[in-house]
Amino acid sequence: MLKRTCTCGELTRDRLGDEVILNGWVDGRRDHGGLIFIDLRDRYGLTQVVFEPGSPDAADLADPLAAAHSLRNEFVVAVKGVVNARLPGKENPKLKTGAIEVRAVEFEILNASPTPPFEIQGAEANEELRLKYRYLDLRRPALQAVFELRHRLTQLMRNTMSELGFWEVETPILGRSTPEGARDFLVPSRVKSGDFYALPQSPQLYKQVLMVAGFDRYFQIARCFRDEDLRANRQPEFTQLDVEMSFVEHEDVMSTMEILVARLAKEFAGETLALPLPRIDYHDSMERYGNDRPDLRFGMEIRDLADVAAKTDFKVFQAALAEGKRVRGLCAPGGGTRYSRKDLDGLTEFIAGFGAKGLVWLKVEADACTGPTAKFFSPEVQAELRSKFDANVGDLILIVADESHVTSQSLSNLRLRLGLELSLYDPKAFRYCWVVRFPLLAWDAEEKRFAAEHHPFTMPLPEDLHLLDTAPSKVRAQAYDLVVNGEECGGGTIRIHDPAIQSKVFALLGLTPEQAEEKFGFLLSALKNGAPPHGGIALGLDRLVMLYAGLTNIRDCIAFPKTARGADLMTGAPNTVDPKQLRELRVRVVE
RNA sequence: GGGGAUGUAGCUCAAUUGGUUAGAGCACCGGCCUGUCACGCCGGAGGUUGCGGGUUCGAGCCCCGUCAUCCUCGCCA
Repeated sequence: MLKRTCTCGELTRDRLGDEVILNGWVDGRRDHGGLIFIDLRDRYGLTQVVFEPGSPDAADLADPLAAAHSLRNEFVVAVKGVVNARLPGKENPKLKTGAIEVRAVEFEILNASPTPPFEIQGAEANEELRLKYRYLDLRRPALQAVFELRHRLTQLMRNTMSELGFWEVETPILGRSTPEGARDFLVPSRVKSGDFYALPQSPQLYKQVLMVAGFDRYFQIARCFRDEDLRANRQPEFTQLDVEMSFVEHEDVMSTMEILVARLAKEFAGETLALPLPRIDYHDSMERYGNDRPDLRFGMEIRDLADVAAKTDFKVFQAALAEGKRVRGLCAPGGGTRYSRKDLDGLTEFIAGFGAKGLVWLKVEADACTGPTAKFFSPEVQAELRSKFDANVGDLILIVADESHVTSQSLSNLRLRLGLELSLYDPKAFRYCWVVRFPLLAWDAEEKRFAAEHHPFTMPLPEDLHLLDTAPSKVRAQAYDLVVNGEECGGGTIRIHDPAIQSKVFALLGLTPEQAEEKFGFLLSALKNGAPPHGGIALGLDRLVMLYAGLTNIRDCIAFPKTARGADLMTGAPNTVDPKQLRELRVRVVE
């Protein structure tokens, strides 16, 4: 074959007169009858090739037009030719190689291709088709740019961690199923039939063992598996930068990771971060933003309105307060003029999806607030409400009265929707923060016991240790989440290395010492054998790529992603297997 | 498991209240064209309206079921 001497993205006027060979895909053909242009594409760019009979360069090509005429989009070809300057005024400023063209001397079709099911050059294509023909989809320059970014981001992580003294260590993919957390993907053992491996939800326990082993600083670009339902930002297998450090407290982990985050911000957002990044208490985040992953690109914070509500004649508010529920709201700048009655009905319906039974709205107008319930608010109460939000004429005050978690859920989602609809932020901006001091435990009403908010080895805050015995639900953890633009991009904790504290936590989780031993025996044993104080974090690599690439969907930054039902449309996985395979594994499919 | 949206030509979409032979742009095929780069011009081919049933004189449109994709609640230590 004619092997390439250069790529389709590199030729400029510096190479005029050179004979070169290009390899690539036909990106387009412009057939003028007596003169044919072919755009040749590879990962590096696009180069125009000209087939012109009678040109002195084409002397060796018997019938250049017939040759070029037979080419179709996505054919793989090799072209030998001479680098020529384009005719004056015919340069294409949109291309890196737009000043030159290659006059074909010789060419070879390396592979033909049928008409693609969608246009590689076009922007639009049904995602189902794109996933089925992923090799064509991934040929598109926009997708290739994402994967170049992903590569650079991964390299920056590796290099930074290495530079900071971390060792990259691989941990098993076939591991042990452990309770708590997400549903495991299970792999049947053939040798020990009836038993199963589990794919790691994260390398959590292994990395703690590495700390006991004295590795001191560990990282891994780790694949993790969780058998839970998918979302726009969630895949059943995903990649984390997994990190663990010895002899540290939570501030050490955060400040170390901030070095990396600052480099990411510099490289991929062109921004110099002010360190340390803001820390927000979990409790504050829930109060002000209604969730534990605040989007700090805009304000419009949620306010508690219990005191104002108490002064209204509105029975819904009075009843809610009497029942110990909460009244909270937010003020959308310009929302009063922007939203019609019908839009507001839409917002009410929107929050109904989060369990809210109603939405009280008040448009702030020059002399008074208006709305169906405005009559319950005296002028004094209206004034108090306006001042609480620093509301201006044209704003929209939205209030929800309900159980605390319902007000949080509905208002946080309302806030995000309004922020987008009212263009309250620059979609290209990045805002980072740490959410800290999470509760250690969450009450599981169904199971009537506490469940670990993060995982069962999370260390309480020192000042809350005494509450383990008296008020476990009030104990806060040495846990921290990295949040970027309202997206949870990482989370970690300091681990318990004191057996006494660990026993107490297990007891709160409803685990007897025997059960704990059975489920986590290897880790407990390791922790007893000279475990250093340690802690770590994992960053969601896919999500970071998604954010920096400006994507709203995690599938677009994973080479071979799965659909919402966990299917790989290209390979057809998951699929049925040969009964012989099942027999070997002693696995039977139950109808 | 629940809720919502979508499914019409290879692709992206249209098709009035249920009413003639289901259209357009792009792509594709053929012809013409020596400076295009979203080439242009002329012509052509291309449809199980996701699938199955039903209502109706008549269904792309209405009803029931089903499948797939997307968003979402639950779930995701």
